Amino acid sequence: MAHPSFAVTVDLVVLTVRTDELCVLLVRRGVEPFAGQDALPGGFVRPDEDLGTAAARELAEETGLVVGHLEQLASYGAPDRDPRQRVVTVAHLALVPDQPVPTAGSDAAEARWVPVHEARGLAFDHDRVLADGVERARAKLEYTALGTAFCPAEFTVAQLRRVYEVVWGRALDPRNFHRKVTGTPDLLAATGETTTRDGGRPAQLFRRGTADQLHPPLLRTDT
Amino acid sequence: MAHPSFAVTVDLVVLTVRTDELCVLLVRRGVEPFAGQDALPGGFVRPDEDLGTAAARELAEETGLVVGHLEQLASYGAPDRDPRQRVVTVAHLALVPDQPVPTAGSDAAEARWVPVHEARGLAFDHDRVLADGVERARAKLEYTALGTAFCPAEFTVAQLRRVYEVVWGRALDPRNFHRKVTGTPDLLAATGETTTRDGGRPAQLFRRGTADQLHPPLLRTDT
DNA sequence: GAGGTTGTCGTCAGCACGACGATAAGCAGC
DNA sequence: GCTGCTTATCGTCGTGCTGACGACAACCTC
Repeated sequence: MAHPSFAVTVDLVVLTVRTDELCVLLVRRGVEPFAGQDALPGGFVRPDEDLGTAAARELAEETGLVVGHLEQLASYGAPDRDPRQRVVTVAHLALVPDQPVPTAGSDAAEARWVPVHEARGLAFDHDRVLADGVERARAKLEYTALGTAFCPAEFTVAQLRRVYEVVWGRALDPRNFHRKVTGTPDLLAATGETTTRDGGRPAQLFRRGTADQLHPPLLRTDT
Repeated sequence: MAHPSFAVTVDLVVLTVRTDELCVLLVRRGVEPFAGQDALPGGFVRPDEDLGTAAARELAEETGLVVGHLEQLASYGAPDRDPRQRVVTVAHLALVPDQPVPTAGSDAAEARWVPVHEARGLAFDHDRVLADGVERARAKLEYTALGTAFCPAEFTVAQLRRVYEVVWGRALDPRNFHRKVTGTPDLLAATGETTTRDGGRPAQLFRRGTADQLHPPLLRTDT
């Protein structure tokens, strides 16, 4: 039985929080189609690798970033999404701590961080993929401990709070947030160290704890 | 540029609640590989159709069921998941009200309802796909109004409650559940009609409302 | 030391929830 | 009709989490 033949790619929505903005990693396309336009990083799945493996490989090859969290997002396969041939892409969502994009060894055009609200007019259906990824990230922060994926190995409660504020675009009360995250068992692990960053009282440093679910969730009210 | 060629299929996790059990729709495979074993319904994506379109088409062709809700679940593409060739499947999750499987016109072997806890040893990686689908359904019922997707067009609060009890495997207090669902704006729309089913006081009949999110969610405590 | 900035602890009212009592409205049996 | 049973619906009460906000602690600069 002969079945239609597809090309399968993985595309990556790589998000981070830097300079008080939610940013996505984009690459400039050098070849047709959509040459000169921005696109999400990605590439073809190899004949002998799994989808998740391909996503991790592309992330390492194209960006070299330290990754905080990687999960499958969704698949997109509209018949005309690639003018060359029938392509189904399996989009993945990666949350990474703030870090500069390594310039060396990238096999694509230079990658760079772009605030998500400025990332419009992407190649293929990547506008839609990006929107879905951002939406997924916003939703998951409500009921999981994934905010820590945006933070470095050691971080303060204020850094974690700023992540939530940036992702949700909403100010949070520092005292209530502190009570919530420190009150959830195994969410954070104190290191005993403290940090002074800009003038205030030194803050405790934490690592990620073993808990990955938040019960009850954060941000339940609309206002 | 020549890229590896994949076959792309859609597989369907079709769930319903019947006889106080969460059931999944399975078909008996008639051809190799895995001939004689049970599998999720599904089929190849056609050259000119979208993934969601393919899922809806397969659902209609293979089962003819009335569908309450259909969404993409996840994609699976382990290199050895199909011994014949490289196949990537885009699994979809369908929630449908309780109804018998139409026997006529099915182009696959006869489909039937099987309680999910009895559905083991499926073909391909369908054990995993089914587990992911059930998990997704359980999670989504917490914070969306998707429980109504398991109910017929008109239903009582008790029917909806039984859906939640079966999916979660946990008894719910009828009075608190009633307060919750009737207190959420636009979740249910009263028809004004009542039904007598088995001896008790007649219950009000409702239709699905316009709200699809539950804020705050149900079932927040662990016990 | 004064003033500013940031981190952390406490208090309090409001609201949603779980537990559960009470009433309403049908049916079966006598 | 009345009793008993079943199911639906309304109310009440205590508890726990939340948002708003006051207070204090511990660093900085001047």
